[in-house]
Amino acid sequence: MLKDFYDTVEERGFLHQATDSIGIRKLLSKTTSGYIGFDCTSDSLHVGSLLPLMLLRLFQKCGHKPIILVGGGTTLIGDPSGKDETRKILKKSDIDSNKKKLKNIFKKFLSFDESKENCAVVVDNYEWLSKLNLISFLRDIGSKFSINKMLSLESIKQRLGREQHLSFLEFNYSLFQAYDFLILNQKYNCKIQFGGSDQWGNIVSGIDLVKKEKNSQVYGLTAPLVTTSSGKKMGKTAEGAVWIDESKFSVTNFWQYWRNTSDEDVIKFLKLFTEIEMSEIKKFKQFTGSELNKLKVLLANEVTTLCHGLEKSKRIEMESNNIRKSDQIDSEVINKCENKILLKSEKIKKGLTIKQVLVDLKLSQSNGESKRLIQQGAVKINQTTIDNKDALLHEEYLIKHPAKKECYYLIIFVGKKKYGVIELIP
RNA sequence: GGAGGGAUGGUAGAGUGGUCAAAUACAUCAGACUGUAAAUCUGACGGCGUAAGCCUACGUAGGUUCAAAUCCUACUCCCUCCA
Repeated sequence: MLKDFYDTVEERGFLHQATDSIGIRKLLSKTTSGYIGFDCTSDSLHVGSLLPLMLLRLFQKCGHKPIILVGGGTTLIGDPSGKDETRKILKKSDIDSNKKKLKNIFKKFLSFDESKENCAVVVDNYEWLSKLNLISFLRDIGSKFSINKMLSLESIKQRLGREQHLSFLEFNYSLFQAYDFLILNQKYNCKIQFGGSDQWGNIVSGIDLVKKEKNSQVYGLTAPLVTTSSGKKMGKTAEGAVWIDESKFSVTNFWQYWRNTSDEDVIKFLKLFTEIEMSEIKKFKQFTGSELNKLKVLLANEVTTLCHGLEKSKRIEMESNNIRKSDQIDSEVINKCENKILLKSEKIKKGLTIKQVLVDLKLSQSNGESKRLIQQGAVKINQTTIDNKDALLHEEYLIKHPAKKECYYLIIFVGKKKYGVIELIP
């Protein structure tokens, strides 16, 4: 029943480094358990964290038991890996509330059904890290670590090499992460740790520690740091991170984010972020030119469905087709458009400028920006381009709603991708 | 603890008394071309205002001056070297 996890990982592009591929294959031939750590510096995850989640999901689907370690304890310290600057240290109360919210996201990706043997578990390293006693920790664990070796860790080396500040606190991070692995190994018989490629050093430290302490062999596997073809980290837009949490990043924009994937990335992303069979994906390689758009829609649909559900995904796909192509907009689109304001007709009669409406619909940040957009010909109402920056919103723009009687609306566009709906209330 | 260096717009980084809403680059946004891609070209890129103009902004707080990102004082934070 167990599908081969390792092969799939390799084939789909999740593999960056593994400590011992033969050993891991052997380990995975039976049900086992593995973990990934997430810090809780934020109350949501962004698209960058999607990769480890997909990896764990796959792990569970292959019959293994996934453990999510939230870094309630380590977040109090801050991991220096992959960062140039010291991380902010958070308050305990913030960490706790973040932790709760994160759990809700994990539920979308993993099964927590306790009747099954391989149900996912979430553990918090605060549980054991907070109880540590410095002297005994240093004696038991600290003695197993070599400063010489730690100094050669890439994460540390970089910071030192660039003559950047590295506090003793942060320096200890890898000890804690190693200790986590040890504890998880003891408590859950956890045998393998996953992580991003920047976690390699920490993972290896953990493996060493488990070996020294318990004389048992555990493994590590890292996933590549996914960048877009333009070389940026996944999941960042100019406005900030692409969050999975709906309240921080609208589903429409989420869908659009994937829809706008560049040509070179589509196949890669389909492999990593969807569960479309590899046999299918292989066929996609023949797609060229504008055909690739079909794949981008597929990608957007799949990822959005996974993160936000089928219903929303479908709705947004329809919305985007509909709005782009026809004058006759489907009533569903108008009803469910996320970016909509309701207006009374008196308000329009009083004279409402279009630039103000753009701000109200969050299509623009300020009046000044609205003016610029209009001057550059970016603003359209229904099908008409607005060319006067001081133009008022006329009643003539209103279109009769196709389904609802006595209901009028208009759609206002900024550029090709952003839009909002105004609906008249009688 | 001592000595020195630094903090400028989303980032990097010029500017060292008025011509500075602050060069330049990158990022961003829009337009053209296209396929809601990439590349390229064009334009915009603090807020308010139809505009003239006004307001807010160069770490924080004061001061000097007709005038301060620029000079002075104190403070905060960061970095380097020495201990």
